[in-house]
Amino acid sequence: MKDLNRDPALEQIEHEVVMLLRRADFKKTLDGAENNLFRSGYLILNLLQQTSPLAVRELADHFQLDVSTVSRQIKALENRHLVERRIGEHDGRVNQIFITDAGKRSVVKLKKERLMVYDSLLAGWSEEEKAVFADHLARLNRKIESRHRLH
Amino acid sequence: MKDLNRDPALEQIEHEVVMLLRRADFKKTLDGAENNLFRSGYLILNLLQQTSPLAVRELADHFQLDVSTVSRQIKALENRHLVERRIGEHDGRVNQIFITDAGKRSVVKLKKERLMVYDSLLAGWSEEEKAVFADHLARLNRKIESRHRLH
DNA sequence: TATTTTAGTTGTATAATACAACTTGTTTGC
DNA sequence: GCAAACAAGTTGTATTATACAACTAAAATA
Repeated sequence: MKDLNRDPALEQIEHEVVMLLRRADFKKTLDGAENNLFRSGYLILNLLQQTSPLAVRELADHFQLDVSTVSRQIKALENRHLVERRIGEHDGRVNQIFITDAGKRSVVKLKKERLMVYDSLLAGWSEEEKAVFADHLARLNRKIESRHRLH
Repeated sequence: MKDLNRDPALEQIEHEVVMLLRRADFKKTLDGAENNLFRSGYLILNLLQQTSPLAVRELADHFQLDVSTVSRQIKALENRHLVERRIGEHDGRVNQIFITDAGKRSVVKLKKERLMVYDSLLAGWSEEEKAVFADHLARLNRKIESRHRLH
């Protein structure tokens, strides 16, 4: 086996990723100042804006989350009238989740805010650099997702 | 103002970062399978391994966390005998936090495990790509940190 | 039809975090 | 030199995100 302690880039990636992850809990910095939608809700609405309706199960599969987690997140969005649910016509167990107009407006607004934050965080980066970074992040995420899929 | 919706790289970065952040709560994938040390404890021990002792306040400043947060994290590490605290000699308010030998062994072991995870996640990446990615992550993190510093 | 499978909810637990209230020391200012 | 102000930490409380287990209800299957 290769000596992992002799790969400074790898070490730095490990360190920087864990530091970045820590920011996840740090709402004010990365989630936008005045938003009233959190990470989970944002991601769900974002997906529902593209494809709606989706069942709770489908959302959970898409994000590789436990159904119970998504169930609660949907409940929170529903309480705020950002999504609606209807019982599946052909299957009474299924809850079809629809994004509401208010939900669409919310997600558009929040996305705009978030893009402004990122634009300012990445001020000074060339388009080339941003494209490369986006690609690297995507590669890492897809790999993490594929690992997760194998339990 | 530039039209942010016309910058696909920026949009992708925004999306991939939020997706990656979500993994933060997903311990099994990124924190290593059999570890018994979580993100917060790992980062603290890692720092203490380099410079020890540090006061609770100093740790909080370093990580830009609330002192109460660090106080609890230290308590957890102390319960597991990975750190020790001594009252400051010149200032009875200060708690000097020392990493123990067990703490050092733990962090070395966990770091090795984590590097193996990252090595496998980044299998197929060239050294050049890893170096560029590390640099990009570091730039983003430093920028996030500097924003945070301005409250 | 009886059994099994599937969709979703609810109970419980954990990790990480912030803010506010509090205690205990240390400085400072008169 | 003492009272007031300040600083370091801890503890109480709340929030977000999550998983796993136990449960209910509906559908599929045998």
